[in-house]
Amino acid sequence: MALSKTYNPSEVEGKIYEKWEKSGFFKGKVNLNKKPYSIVIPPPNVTGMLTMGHILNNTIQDILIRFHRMKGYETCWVPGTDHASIATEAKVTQMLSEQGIDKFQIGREKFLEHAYVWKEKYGGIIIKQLRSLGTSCDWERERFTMDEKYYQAVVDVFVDLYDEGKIYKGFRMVNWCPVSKSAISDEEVIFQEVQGKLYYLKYPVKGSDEFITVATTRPETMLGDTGIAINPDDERHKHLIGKTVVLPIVNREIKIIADFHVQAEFGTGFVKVTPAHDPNDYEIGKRHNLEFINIFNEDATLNSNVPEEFVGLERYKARKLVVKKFEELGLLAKIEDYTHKVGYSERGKVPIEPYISEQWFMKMEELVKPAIEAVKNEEIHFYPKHWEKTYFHWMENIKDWCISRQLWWGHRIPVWTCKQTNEVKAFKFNPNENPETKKQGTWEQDSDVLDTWSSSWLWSFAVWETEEELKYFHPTNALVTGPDIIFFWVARMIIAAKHFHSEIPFRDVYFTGMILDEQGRKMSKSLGNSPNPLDVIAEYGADALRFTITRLSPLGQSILYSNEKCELGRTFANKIWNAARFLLMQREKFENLQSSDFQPTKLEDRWIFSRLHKTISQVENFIGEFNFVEAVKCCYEFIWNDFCDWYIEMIKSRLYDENAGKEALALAIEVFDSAMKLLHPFMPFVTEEIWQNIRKREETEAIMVSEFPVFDKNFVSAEVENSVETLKSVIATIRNIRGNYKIPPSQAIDVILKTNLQTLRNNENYLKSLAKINNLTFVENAAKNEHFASAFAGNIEVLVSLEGLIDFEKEKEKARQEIERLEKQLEGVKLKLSNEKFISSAPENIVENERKKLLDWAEKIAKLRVNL
RNA sequence: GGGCUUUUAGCUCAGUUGGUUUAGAGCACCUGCCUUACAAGCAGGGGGUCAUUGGUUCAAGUCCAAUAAGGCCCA
Repeated sequence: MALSKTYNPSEVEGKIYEKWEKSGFFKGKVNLNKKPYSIVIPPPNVTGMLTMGHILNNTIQDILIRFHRMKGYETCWVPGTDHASIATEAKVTQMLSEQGIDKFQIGREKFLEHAYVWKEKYGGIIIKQLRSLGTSCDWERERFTMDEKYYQAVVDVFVDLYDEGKIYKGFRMVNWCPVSKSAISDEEVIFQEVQGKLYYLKYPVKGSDEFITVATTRPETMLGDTGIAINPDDERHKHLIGKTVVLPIVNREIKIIADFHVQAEFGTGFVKVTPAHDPNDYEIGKRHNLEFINIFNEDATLNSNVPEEFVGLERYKARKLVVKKFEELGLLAKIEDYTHKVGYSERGKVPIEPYISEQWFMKMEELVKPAIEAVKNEEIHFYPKHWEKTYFHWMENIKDWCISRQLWWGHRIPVWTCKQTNEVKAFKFNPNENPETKKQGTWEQDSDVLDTWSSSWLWSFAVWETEEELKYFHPTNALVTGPDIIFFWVARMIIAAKHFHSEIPFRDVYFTGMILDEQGRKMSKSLGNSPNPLDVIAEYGADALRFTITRLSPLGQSILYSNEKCELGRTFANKIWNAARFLLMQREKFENLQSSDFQPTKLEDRWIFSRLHKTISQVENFIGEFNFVEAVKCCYEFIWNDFCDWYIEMIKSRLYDENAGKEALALAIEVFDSAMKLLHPFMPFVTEEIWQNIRKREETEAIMVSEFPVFDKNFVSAEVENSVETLKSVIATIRNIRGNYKIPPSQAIDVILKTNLQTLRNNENYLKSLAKINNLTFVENAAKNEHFASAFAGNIEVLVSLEGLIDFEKEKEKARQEIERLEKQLEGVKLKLSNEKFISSAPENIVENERKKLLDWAEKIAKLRVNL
């Protein structure tokens, strides 16, 4: 079969993926004869599109899954999406409003109908996109957090926790997103630095002509002020404690109180207290029994608790008006530029509003304990390990979790109130459809839905089909995700699995780095610096992208990515392709080629087998350590440097001989076959395509379900590797001289080697072919004359006859410089060896090595002197 | 303010428990090659006071301390 000169991934990838999927290779099922290896995908938002982050994340998962599948594990990788309550609701709401439909007018039921239609139509695109990356998920298991079964699991868990007393409802200050008009959790608030202003407002003290000045970034909240606080130790203002000020514009009298929370040194020393709209002020307000005046509506416009002219204003318009009023009243002391952090709603992209409302909370204090323990006692390992500290810090300072959202898309809170009896109860079923509960009356369900994360925290165990499967595949083996969701998801999954199953959800957690653009900036839509992975795959191929991203992502560090870097992977795929092409072209010359007929006995064969088995062991170890960069580097170096650059070149002369050729080619194919398997988890497509062609295969065979190469230490030989290293270094030295004197590769040269090394004498055929030597002579001693260029490979002097090309003085000068350099180094070694403490405390082999240096260098200096 | 993390070649990064002649790789750069698998290639080459300072040690890119600069997270 004729292969094209360059590798064309688009011709190969789709066809191969289809074959894999048809063959059922992705399926995982309970098989008690095999050890299980399972991964659950971090479910992307059902609304989401594939990003480079997903590429990184899923490439690593696929490497783990493919590797373990080839190692003989029963693998199962469960894909799926989460319903992304806020994001999806926002999208559907927007879509409806574009059609002129108002969500509140059509009501909950109708809205959900639209939402489901939308989800069926546009949702889960990302899951389809993932296939083009070559991911070997068990697609038949695709899960969605609102699947009927999963929904029920979420409800069941809620009811159990509710009955345990771990869930309660209460009025609290929460982070309010005025866009989604819902509470969000602390973790969904993103703090961003903004260039704001610090406004200094003057409030008149009642019964005096004194003013106090407060500094605030949010002047509009003064409409809800109910107190002024100072530090009780603040000598300057102590006399004012207990007095009142008259709140301008509003004309409300508010008290000056003392609270330790206030820092006397900061600002003016006075702090305005708005208990209903600031978390700190909320605490102060509670401590001092201040009035809580809510001045905002759900959309952060001002409500009727403020003076007439402000009612209905949007918060930033209100700010302007407040400032204007203060200015008119002569109460605006000054405005300063001020850089500070503002909490933004992760979904709504607007500043959140601290807002008091009735919400559902989960008591976390007890729940986290087993989860902390699981990481402390190393049941669960984090890679990199340092994330444990972040985990512990969050877990040990955990606050109750606000789990209710004022939305419709999601799991509706299963707490019901009986209209007749006012009884409040959580049900795992609809009490209006149950004969027992129906008797009591009509039940009305709570209108809120649950936080998305309080459904996806069950992911590790709620995705399995049967109890048997759960038992077999759970705990899962590895979780691969970004550290940005360590609290949202990783920690909570550990809590959930521990609490509901007394089991860890996974054994290893691999935190990927973040993908940044080439300038180290986060990828974002607004910057337009986030490439579409599908375009990258179309241009470079999925293998190239996978290879590149793996090669660029050291554990836990961010990756500076650009599409051009995929050339790294593309050239590698092409290199492999051409090596395969070469082997296939050679194979046409031989009939009935059977690799099993041959064992490696010749030096280069023994060498490549030694290198292969070393590589097998390294790749396996590195994958075991989650060190994918090193694993993929080993494959790359073995294939490119050892196999292509040296081995193929070494066997070329044999390949042209009908008898010797068969052996060489059979062994080369054998090695290449194994190399393809080694690389398969990283670059699945090109390796499959080559593997299918390099030997005769049965219809049912595929590299992805073949056995991973087995390390055999009997093939590893240091002696063989050293011999080849010596050969390589002599060849490199000769090539170096060629380079220096610009001798074209086509021109044969005469070479004298001053050595009696048997290895070199035995293998002079390689020297001759790889360095293009005409006459090769071995001598032990011979002074070089002015027609020779000289260089050293280690301590072996290489003389190349270059009559008429040599500048003898220049050669001499080079030798003198080399002698000088060596003598300097020799000094250092001598000093070391004359140091008593070094001799006595350094390990034997290190001292030995220094002695060897001494001898080697002295010898080399002597040889160089001869040439002067 | 607290925590984590990074600083090695022009760029992006390796460099295990301190010890192997001259600290490695890819990209970029320079030179020579269309050598029959591969120009997405081959061969060769230049380029680094390992952020700074101090300490421990026979020995420090590696360990410790401080400093500086960048990044991330939390408050």
